[in-house]
Amino acid sequence: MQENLSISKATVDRLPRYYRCLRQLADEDVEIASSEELGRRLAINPEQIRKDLALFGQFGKKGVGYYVAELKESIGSILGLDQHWNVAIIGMGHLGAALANYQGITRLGFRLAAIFDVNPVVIGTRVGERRVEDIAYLAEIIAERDIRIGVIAVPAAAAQDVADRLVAAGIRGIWNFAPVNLRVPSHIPFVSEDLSVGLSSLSYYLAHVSTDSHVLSDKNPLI
Amino acid sequence: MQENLSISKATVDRLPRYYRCLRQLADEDVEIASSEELGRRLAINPEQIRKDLALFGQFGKKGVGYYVAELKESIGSILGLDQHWNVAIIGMGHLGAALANYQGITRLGFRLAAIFDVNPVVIGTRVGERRVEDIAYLAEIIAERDIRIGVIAVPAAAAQDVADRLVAAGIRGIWNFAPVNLRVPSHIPFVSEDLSVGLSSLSYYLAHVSTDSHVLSDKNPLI
DNA sequence: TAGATTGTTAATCGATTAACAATC
DNA sequence: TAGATTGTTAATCGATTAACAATC
Repeated sequence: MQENLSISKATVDRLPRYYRCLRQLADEDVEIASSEELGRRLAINPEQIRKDLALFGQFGKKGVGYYVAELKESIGSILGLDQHWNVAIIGMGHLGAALANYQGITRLGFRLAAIFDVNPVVIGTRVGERRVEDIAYLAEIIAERDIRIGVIAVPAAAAQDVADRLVAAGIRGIWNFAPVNLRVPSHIPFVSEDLSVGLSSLSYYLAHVSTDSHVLSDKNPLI
Repeated sequence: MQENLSISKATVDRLPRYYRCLRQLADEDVEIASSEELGRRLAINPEQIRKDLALFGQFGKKGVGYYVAELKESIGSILGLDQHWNVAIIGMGHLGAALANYQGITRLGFRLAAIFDVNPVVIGTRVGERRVEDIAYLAEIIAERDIRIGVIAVPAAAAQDVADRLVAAGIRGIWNFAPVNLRVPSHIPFVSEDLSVGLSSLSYYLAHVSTDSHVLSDKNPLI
C-alpha cells in the first residue's frame, strides 16, 4: 500500500468495482481469476485492470492469475474498508431511510453509529437498530462516537448548513445526496451523488439513440 | 441539436450539471451568465463549458455571455427533458419508495406512470399518487401506458430477470440501482447507479488523505 | 518444458486547457 | 469605440490500449 504518487480518480472509481467482482467470485468459490476473466465480468480491458492493480503492488502470479481471496483482501485494505469507520446519516426523509436500511453500508464494513433529524416527530423513532437523534446534539455525538463519515440526506436548502456543522464537528469525509454544489474545505474529501445526473444522461441517450444510433453503437459508452 | 459526431460521455455527464446550474440562476432571476460565472459555480473550467456547448450549437453572444432562460431551454431539449417520458419503478423496497417520492424525477419532466412489485403485501398499497401494481402485468402496462424508462430497484438477485422482462416489454432505457453488472442489448441505453462505489471511493480518500495529503491537495479530484 | 499470464514500457487515443481571432 | 466574451483552433496533458519481456 505504499503508493507514493497520486492515483487518478478514474482508477479509484474502478477499485470498488474490482472489489465487488472479487467478492462475487469468492462467493462462487472461484479461487483464481485472470485479468482476462475479471475484464469479461466487468467490461473493462484486462490491460487496464493489470495497470490499475500494479499501481498498488504485485498481486498476481505470472502464468496463473490473481488469487481471489488474497486480492479481495488487498483491495479492501487499499479502499480502507478494513477500518470499520463509524458513519452518521443526517436527514430521515425517504432517501435517508433508504440509506439507513441500505445493506451496502454495513456490508462494506462501515458502522451506522447515528441518525439525525430536525423534525421532533421523527426524532426518537426507531430505524433498524438505531433511534433517530436530535441534530442539536450533532457535534457532541460525532465526537463521542468517533464518527468519521457524514451522509447528507437533507433537502437541498439545508445541505450547506449541515455540511458546515459536520466540518466544525470534525468529520473526516462527507457523502452528499443533496443536489447542491457543496462548499467544503479542501482537506475534507467528499463525494456527491446527484441522481438527476444519471437520469438526465440516460434521457440524453434515449433522445439521441434512435436517430443517431451510432452514438451508442460501438463501444457502449455507458458503464 | 443537429450534432453529427459522437458526443463524449464526459460531456454528456456535464450537461445535466449545466442544466441544474442554469435553473438555479433562473430562480435567482439572473438573465445573463458568462462561461466564467458558470465555471465558478460548477468548479469547471470556462473553456470546458464553452467547448461542450459549442458541440451543440452557438448559444452565446460574444462580449455578452449566455442568456440563462434560453440556454436552459436548449440544454433541456438536448437532454430530451422536454419529451416528458413515462417512467416505471420496479421494486418497492426502501430504495424504490425513496425514488417514487424523489422530486427530481418529476422536476426533470418525467412522469411516474407505474410502480411494480412482486410482494402481495405491497401490491395495491398507495405510494404518492400511484398504487403499486403486480409485476405480472409488467409487459401489458408498459405497452399500454407507453412507458419508456424502467427503474430497477429490486434486490441484486432479481435484477437481471427484471431487466430481461423490461427489454422484452419494449422498454427504451434502464436506470439500474441493483449492484450487479446487467447484461442488456447494446441498443438499450442504461445507467447504473452503484452507491457502494461512491462510498468506497470516499473511504479510499479518507484512508489516504491523512498520510498522503498531496493526493487530494491540488486540484480536488472529487466533483 | 510449453503455455499462460502478469507487470511494465511504449504507442495511441481522447479529453482538457490555453490562446486568440471574431464580434457583440 | 473599447472592453468583454464567445467559438474554435492548437498545445498539452492524462488516460487507455497495445506490445512484449519476464516468469510462474
